[in-house]
Amino acid sequence: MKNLPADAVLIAGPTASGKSAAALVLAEQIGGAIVNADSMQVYAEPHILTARPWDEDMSRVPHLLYGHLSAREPYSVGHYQSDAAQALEEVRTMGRVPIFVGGTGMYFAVLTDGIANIPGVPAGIRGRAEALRKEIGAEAFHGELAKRDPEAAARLRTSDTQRVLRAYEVFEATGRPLSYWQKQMGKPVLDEFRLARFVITPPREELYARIDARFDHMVEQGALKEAAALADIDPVLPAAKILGRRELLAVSSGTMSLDEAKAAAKQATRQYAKRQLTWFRNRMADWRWIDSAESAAVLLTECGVSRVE
RNA sequence: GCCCAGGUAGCUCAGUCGGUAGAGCAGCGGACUGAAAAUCCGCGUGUCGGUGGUUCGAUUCCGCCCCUGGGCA
Repeated sequence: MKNLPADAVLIAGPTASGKSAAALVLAEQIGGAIVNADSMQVYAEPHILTARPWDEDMSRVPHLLYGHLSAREPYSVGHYQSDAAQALEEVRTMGRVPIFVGGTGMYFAVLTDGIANIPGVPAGIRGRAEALRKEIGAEAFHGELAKRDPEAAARLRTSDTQRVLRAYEVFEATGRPLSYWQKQMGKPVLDEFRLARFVITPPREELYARIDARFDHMVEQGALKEAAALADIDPVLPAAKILGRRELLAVSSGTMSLDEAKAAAKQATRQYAKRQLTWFRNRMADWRWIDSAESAAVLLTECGVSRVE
């Protein structure tokens, strides 16, 4: 650990790339603690569907921010920022090396680049904004945003529902345009850290095969039941977007056959992996890219572990 | 064996009153500042089943053949 060339390790990778397993090997060798950087693995109830590590692996090395909150709670990058900062403190206290592992590009951005410091938006505001948008239409709603925050409006397409809504909300809640807030960048969570940064992925074709196989396995493990347990959560919650949940619920309600649901869920997951790779390729171009097949080995050498016990 | 309907992009199909063709989905590329496993943007050359014929020119018309689905025997 003394010769470790970094204060923290970052391991990004698309879903089903095998990054967690590789990270575990590294953590054991360098006395690390694994910190989650995945937006869905923070939830407790879904376990199979999010491919969250099981106790067997979690007990080998400290794991933080995994399943630490309910899927019925709202969560966002902002929460992640403070959670990650706190987790970092804990890892320091343990005297271990923090190893951030995950597939959420924006969470890594918070770690390495920071995020604007924007006051929280009170609960009711989004609902009202959505209602208004529905009532007057996307075009007019975008016009409303333009009146308040011309800069954001110029940058956002009318069709980009989520961002237009967000910009509108922020103005309503704070009285200042989102574009104003976004100029006040906060400090990165890992400011001043010496980082060892990796992107782990197999070749595309293999990745897709892994995704397909893994979903079949999820179903065998009881993913249907897990989806059913999350059937009634508020559709606006992030956890409602867990891949495969909607498809498997359709099986329970009889609107889809299991085969159809599996095919649809696999496809959605492959599309997600593609989006992840687009982010990584363009925002993490200078990270060390490793093929999954040799990920553990390369991780170890890069982190100064010359001999594996 | 006969009759009918089809064979057009990876899939489902549209279309060309003869001047070599276009949608959706898939796929690929890109964006990405508090829902990010989200949200949004861009990209469509394919022996128009095969082969002869008519024609200046055929995927489009005609003949024959092959394949698929349905019907009749």
